[in-house]
Amino acid sequence: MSNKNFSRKEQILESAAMLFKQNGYASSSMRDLASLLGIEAASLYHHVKSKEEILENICFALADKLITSIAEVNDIYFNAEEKLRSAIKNHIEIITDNSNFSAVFIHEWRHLSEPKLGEFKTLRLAYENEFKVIIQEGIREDIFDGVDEKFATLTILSTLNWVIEWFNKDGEMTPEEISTKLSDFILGGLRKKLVTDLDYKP
Amino acid sequence: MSNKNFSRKEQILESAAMLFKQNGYASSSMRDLASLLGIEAASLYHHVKSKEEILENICFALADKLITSIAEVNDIYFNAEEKLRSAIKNHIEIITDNSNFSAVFIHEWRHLSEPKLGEFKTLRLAYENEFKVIIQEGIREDIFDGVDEKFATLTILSTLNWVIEWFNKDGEMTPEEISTKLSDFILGGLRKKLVTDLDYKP
DNA sequence: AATTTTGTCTAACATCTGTTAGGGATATGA
DNA sequence: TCATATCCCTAACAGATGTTAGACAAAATT
Repeated sequence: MSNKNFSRKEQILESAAMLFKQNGYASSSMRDLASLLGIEAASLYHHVKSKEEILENICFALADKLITSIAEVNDIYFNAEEKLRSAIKNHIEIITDNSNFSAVFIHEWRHLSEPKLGEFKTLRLAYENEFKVIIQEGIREDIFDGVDEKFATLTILSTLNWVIEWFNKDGEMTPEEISTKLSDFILGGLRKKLVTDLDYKP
Repeated sequence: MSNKNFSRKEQILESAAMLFKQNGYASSSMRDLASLLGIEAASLYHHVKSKEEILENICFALADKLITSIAEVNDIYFNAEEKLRSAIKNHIEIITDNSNFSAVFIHEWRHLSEPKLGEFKTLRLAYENEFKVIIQEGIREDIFDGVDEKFATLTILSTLNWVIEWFNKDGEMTPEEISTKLSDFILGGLRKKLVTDLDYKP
């Protein structure tokens, strides 16, 4: 596979992600995608094996990025709060940096069929687990409340993933600002805190 | 429209919601829906005008329930924290009680076409606004942190809506328990609190 | 008993779907 | 210069899609 071919495939994946984000996977036809690229539908099959292969490539590309990123966070030693803040920051960075891919990763994965569907779920579970480990560590270090770990993990991730619903590269907030706000919210909650709070950082 | 007709239509909507939740609106065919009801696809058109009318009915039914519910909360006087807890409780009650309809309401509304799409967005915005008013009240009463109101509102709603992703009527947690956990999490955050916290309730 | 209404059926339509076959042009490498 | 690989094309397929027309039986109403 030559360089040119590879970059053409990347173009296809990027256009597909944009299309799938906007209309959903099932409502996006290969003809729609082709016309977005200025070619005929049949020509797509020179670069991809099937429509589903496109979905697979998008979903797994993002899964890989997220898993690589959180493995790094967990490797470096920080206390749990710092780890959580890093994990949140990385997550937000990745999904805002790849907003089309992420939207597909988050919403369209269920259109995968077996065996890829199973593999995908495994990867996603692995990622969630790395997050859960951080929460558990925080509880062990006694800096997090003894909340239901699984519940907390999934609540946090759903909050993070919601960002792609409204994020706009030209919008008011930078990914960095979003991460900080979300971290503060997740750690501190809505209720007003006294300055005597344990570890309270404004 | 007779009683029997009406109840048949309700059956159709309920089956459709189940189907749309499982496969998505675009991937669910009228023939799929019909066979779920034990009839032929053409027979559906005696009860509904089109496939999209089904989607409309589902989306707007849930929008109405939510809006009615939060209007009641805002009418009765409570302090902001109580109001927020009530709003959260009602929201969770409604979406767990109508889990198929809610899933469609949350995920499939974008397949509506104009003008219904616009009307739907208006209703949803109205609901979000009622939530925002509660947050603003809490800030005015100085019991909530002076967070970005819009940001906080949408973060909270995304957290609540995520519940339909995993909620199961026969599962471990009751809607009541879910509401409490979520309220605590949203208000108090993850970080451990000292008992000297303002208004801290365990 | 006669008539209308209701709910379903079969048959068919036009259009859209993912995908394949095979051909032709351009660029690459020997 | 010749052979090969790359990229796109047209044409077509088989099946699925939402929807309509019209017929028929059962039920409700008169």
